[in-house]
Amino acid sequence: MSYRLLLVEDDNSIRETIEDYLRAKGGEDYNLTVAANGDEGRFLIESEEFDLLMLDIMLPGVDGFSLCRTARRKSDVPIIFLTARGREDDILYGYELGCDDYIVKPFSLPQLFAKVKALLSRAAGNISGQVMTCGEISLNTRTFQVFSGGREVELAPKEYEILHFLLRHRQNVCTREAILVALWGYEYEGDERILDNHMKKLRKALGDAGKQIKTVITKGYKLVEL
Amino acid sequence: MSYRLLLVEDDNSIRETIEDYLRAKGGEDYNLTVAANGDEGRFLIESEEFDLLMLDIMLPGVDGFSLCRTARRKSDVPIIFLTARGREDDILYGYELGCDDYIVKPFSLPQLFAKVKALLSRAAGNISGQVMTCGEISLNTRTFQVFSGGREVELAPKEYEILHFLLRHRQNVCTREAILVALWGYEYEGDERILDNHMKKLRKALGDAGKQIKTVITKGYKLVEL
DNA sequence: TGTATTTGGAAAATATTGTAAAAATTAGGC
DNA sequence: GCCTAATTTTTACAATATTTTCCAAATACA
Repeated sequence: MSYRLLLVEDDNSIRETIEDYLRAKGGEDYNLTVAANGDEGRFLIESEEFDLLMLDIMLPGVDGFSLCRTARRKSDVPIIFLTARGREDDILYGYELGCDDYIVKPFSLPQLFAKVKALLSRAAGNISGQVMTCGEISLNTRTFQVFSGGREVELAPKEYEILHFLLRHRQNVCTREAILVALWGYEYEGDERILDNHMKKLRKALGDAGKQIKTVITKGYKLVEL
Repeated sequence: MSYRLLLVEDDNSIRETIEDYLRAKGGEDYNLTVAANGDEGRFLIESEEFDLLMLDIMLPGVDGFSLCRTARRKSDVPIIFLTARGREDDILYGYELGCDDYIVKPFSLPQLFAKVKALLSRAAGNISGQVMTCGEISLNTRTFQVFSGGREVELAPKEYEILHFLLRHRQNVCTREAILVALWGYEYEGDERILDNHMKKLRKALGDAGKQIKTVITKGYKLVEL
């Protein structure tokens, strides 16, 4: 099975150079999908599963930072920014958004490739399989189906995203802040308690298995196997 | 529980700059050990456990590349090279040896710090020591679980924090004042005796293992193994 | 005996959950 | 396209539950 990589880059020559290099060096091990603009990129990120993203920042349409936020809403996929902007602020902002690495153009292809390999091996454990399970709850990231105690349940979009987040961090306590930042975005200003409400609905929708979501007072929530 | 980082760097000023920055920005969350030469570094890598290594390459004694090999022989610990050598070959060689990232001097401290945080969070699943133990009591800072005599116990937030503090200073006497300052803050104005009450509840919650919290009259409390 | 600590209980402060309705978004029909 | 109906998300507030604090009596210690 090969790694599925996504490259979002509007510069044709860079895109093709990377494509050629990966094909030459990586052969069948890497399956590269490319997008030439942000909108295409977002569509792909939302509809498919990748093992690593390489994102240009300045793009026609949606920019790379937004793509990163979109990706982080649904997964922990490794992300490398790939951009001409070498400004300190941009780089730090990228890390704030949860990127893994940052490479400034013009860059060396062998170095990019080395980073990609290092990150894939580091993330090996979390490569998103199709089905995530915890106790009685399971979630299929491809079909967006959720099963609780063997029965399929219908979740509202936000409920699905929250459950997905909890599954990605199962056993760990997720602070309200962490969930809000991941799902609502860094700059969300609204009521903190909004999450509690969604939790209630999620628990209710999950029925008996809702008990697997434990509240850790003053800390947040965590998903356990019971 | 804090992350244990190791920095091997022979340049005094760089070493101190990083130390100061981490202390200022990371506070108690990062526990930095430093070594000024390769031999010291190797001894530490072989004898202790770290959550992340920052290695200079050109060092008196054993060089950074060798340190990386030594570390990889026994673990998957995240490794960042930190060096003046920006040569392509060196960088690629570093990745060959299994490093995670490479930062060329002179570098920006915020960027280094951002990389450290990103890597630690990426490697979170594999981080070894999240558990603090003393006798029959153990505490997991990732899941916020506390076990006493093999059974999980539920602690109120203040109780958890007090136990966490005692574990961080196990075997040492913790004065009332030290605990109050650490957990309530300098400006706390309330009753001094409040701690006694929390101690009572903590001991009760821990059951038999509550006996491990010793009162040192007129001094404070300490956690022992019995 | 005087000082320090422990204990129990109740009030005060916080945090979480439940309910309901307003606002925003989406989907379908015309 | 535009409007309406249905669903989802957000907001606000009331009801519960939990935790923290305070106080005073009881106990232990030097």
